[in-house]
Amino acid sequence: MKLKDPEKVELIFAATLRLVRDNNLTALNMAAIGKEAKLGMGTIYGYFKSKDELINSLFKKLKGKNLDRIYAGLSPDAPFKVNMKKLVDNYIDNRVRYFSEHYFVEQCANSHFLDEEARAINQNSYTRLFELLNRGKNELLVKDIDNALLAAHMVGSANELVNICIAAHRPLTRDFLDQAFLLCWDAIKR
Amino acid sequence: MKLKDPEKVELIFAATLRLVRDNNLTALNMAAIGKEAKLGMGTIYGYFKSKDELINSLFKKLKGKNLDRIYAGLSPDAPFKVNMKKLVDNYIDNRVRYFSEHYFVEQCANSHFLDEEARAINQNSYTRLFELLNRGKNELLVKDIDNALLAAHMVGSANELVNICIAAHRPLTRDFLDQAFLLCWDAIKR
DNA sequence: TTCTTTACTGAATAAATATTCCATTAAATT
DNA sequence: AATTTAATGGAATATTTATTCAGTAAAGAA
Repeated sequence: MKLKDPEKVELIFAATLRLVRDNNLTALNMAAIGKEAKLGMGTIYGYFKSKDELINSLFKKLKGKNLDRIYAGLSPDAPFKVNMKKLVDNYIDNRVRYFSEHYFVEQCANSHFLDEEARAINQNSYTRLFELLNRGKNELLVKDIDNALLAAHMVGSANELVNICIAAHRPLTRDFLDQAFLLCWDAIKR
Repeated sequence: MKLKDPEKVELIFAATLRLVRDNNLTALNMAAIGKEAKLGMGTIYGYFKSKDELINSLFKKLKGKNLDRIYAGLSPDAPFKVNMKKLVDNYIDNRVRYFSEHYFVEQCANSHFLDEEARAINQNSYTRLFELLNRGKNELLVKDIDNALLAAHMVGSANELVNICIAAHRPLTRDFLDQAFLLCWDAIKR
């Protein structure tokens, strides 16, 4: 007998990401996914039981993958500021490099598609950043301001910086990353 | 004869804003708007020729209104930092006070609904901020970094701060506004 | 008050889109 | 090579949602 092809899921995911990048989540439909992935619509339903499940499944996969990448290379032994620079670099670089993934995640977060579990995952994404900020406060390097505020400032700023970068087809230079970090660091430093 | 009631448009707009605030733009439909506004579906088509026109029309109205409010009370005679504080205060206060309006605008910007004109309006919203930042640079108060980067940092940060504020049902205190401005000012100041 | 005109309603229709179904195809097993 | 089993494609169907339309109600004019 023929076995389900594990690569097809990736094909479907990749097609979905391209479609959302080019036409927004609001315009996504199953016929388009089938066409883009060069698969029959029925095939998609062999891998996902509904459009909602497909979207949630991709969302959860991306959310985990992206979080891992963002915190890669941080070390408790390195000085706080070095870790912070690494984090901001990772964050911006990842967001540009995997733009369509982040764009999809963002669109999902603002949609009615996500289930309870996906929403919970989305909430927890700040946990590791809060831990890092606490260390900065212990070392008297970071302003004594609520972590939620500090994190919002960093993340909001970085996201918008990347959006501009993408919209203007501006390549991601070392200079850009350094300037972005300068803004971020001056903001949060005590 | 009976005359078209100009208040109905406002009724429809208000219903749309409530629905999008509670259920996202992705779930918005004409039947729901009719029900929420206590109007027949056909009535809505007396005021707008399609769902798309309704959305674009509301988007354009809000975009102009919100921009005016944000720059209200700024004066070329006041010191740069005072204007900047006023701007950030206005921006955050407005975003919290008229959250459903901003939320709608944001969801539209990430949808396939907007027409050419609406997209153009959305682009120009940074113009006045750029002028203000140029003044800050002339007075050697602001870092010599591309306006687009500075603006992205300010706006992105402020938006995310407000989102947190709303999500946590945190009231908008003077303290919060001062801390938000402190982060913002330290970031951009030379 | 009656007539005329236009707005209003919401059920009926059209259009878009999700999901199912089955004939066909392809891989594994014998 | 024949048989079996499951995956595949895409037309057919179901569902959802936008739009229209015919009957009704309301406001102004005569």
